[in-house]
Amino acid sequence: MLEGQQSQPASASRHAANTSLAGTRLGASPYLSSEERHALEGAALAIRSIAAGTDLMREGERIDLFYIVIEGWACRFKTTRDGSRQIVALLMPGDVANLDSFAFGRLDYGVRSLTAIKVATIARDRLSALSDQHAAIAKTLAWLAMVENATLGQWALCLGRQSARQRLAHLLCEISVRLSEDDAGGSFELPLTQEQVADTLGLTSVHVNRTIQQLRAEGLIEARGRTMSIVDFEALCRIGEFDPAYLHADPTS
Amino acid sequence: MLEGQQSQPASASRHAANTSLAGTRLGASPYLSSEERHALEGAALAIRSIAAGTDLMREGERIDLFYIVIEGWACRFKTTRDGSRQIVALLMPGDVANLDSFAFGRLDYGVRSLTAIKVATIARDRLSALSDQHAAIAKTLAWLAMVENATLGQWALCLGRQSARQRLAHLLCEISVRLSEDDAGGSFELPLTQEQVADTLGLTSVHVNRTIQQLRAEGLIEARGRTMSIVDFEALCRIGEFDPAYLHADPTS
DNA sequence: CGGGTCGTTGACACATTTCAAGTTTAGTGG
DNA sequence: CCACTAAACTTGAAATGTGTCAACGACCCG
Repeated sequence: MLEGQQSQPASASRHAANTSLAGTRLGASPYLSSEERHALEGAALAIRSIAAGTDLMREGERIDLFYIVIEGWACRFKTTRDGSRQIVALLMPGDVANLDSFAFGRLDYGVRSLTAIKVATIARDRLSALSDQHAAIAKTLAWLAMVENATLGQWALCLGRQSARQRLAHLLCEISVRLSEDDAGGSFELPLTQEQVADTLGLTSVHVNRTIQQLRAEGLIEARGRTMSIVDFEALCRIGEFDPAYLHADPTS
Repeated sequence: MLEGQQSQPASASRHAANTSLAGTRLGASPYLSSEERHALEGAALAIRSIAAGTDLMREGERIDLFYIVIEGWACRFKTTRDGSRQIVALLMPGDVANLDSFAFGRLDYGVRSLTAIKVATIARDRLSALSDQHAAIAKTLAWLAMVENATLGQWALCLGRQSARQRLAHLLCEISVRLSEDDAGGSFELPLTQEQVADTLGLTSVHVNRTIQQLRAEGLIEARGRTMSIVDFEALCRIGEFDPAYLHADPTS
């Protein structure tokens, strides 16, 4: 299981592999010339491995590095005074954990690894400088922020106006699509506990459990251990009113 | 009442006043030199007046203008198949209605005026070209997107994890602060119907009504007609767990 | 004066939460 | 490899916040 792995010592070489941003959203920007892509690569620092369940950043903290998830899952979350948690973003390979550190000094969310992860980092001032020199890099950051916005807007619709069943169906569809750009609907490792799913959907873990079982009973999904199989992707989409357009996965839309 | 006003003929001069972006978020960017600010001003087209309750843009539409609210209120919203609506942003003077038209061809939300409004517009390709020439303009767009993101994240927390009472308190605090940067807590015109408040908070208009009355009975607010008075701002903040930091109203944070 | 939108109220239904107990699973150390 | 432990999942019963339905009143505008 992914959770079991321990973090490797945070040694690693001073210079990251040239290709560390290859599979990344940053690297996938439609705005970048190869020169600019290269400049970004050059700014990336050593890749670090981090154990599951580690707090990478805490709400209110000042952060001077961008973290880019290379492997594994993490999440952004916010908490209320009474301690309940709302996950506001699932960070999967390619995602930037704290994009808005570009604009803000303090984080208004925490970031935690959900599995063991590997992250690349870029110094804040380094990226800031690069975005001054290359408009395309600044445009890329704007684009990334807007993609996040679109996703968050969709989540707001789910949270505000959909039933538990719909939200769960929607989340499973989203994850499935984000994991496998082309052929959604297969089976995949879902490294979220039911409580974390609940924190994503604004529900209780108890209710998530019941809702999962409902979908399971209807033959729409199969869940054994950490493995989630989507049996009837079409039906799930219909239930969750899922339309992948909002993910803006295709940089050329 | 604001709603009553009819839209002036969409005449207006070809060239907007030089200062059309002055009170605007775009104009308030911390990144812009006066030259760049000037370039943006030059790109702004005539200011148009639009009646209350007008759909400016529809979900899925392609838009080649940015709309910037100069006066009045509008909202971004998404709808579910069964017709229920979730407002995902309240657009007040200074806000850009469709920022992500910068990155995406199709809108995944609609925009509707809530009162009679005045908007400035900027051609999409014009802004795109400007952001190619001036990294600071691209940075400004990134910054704007990140501010929207922060707000939406806070809304997600409210929608997912707070009670009706908390959400309402939070919304009133947010509006109060956004309207009067410095001295929040006075009284202001709230041009939202209870149904629109409900669509913002992910509730029913009936329940919003009851919740308002509850706050009213506790002496925290007074609401007569369209006028909303916040009697005990401190208490409202405490109830709604409102901390204005997430609004990032101060460009220098 | 009349019609429509918006606000208000009551009774009731129901989705989701809460609380509390099991059971299973996964990870740890002997 | 097994025993032990903690975390995760499961289940039931009861409480409750919010939704639904339906009616009525107030106000505004034409």
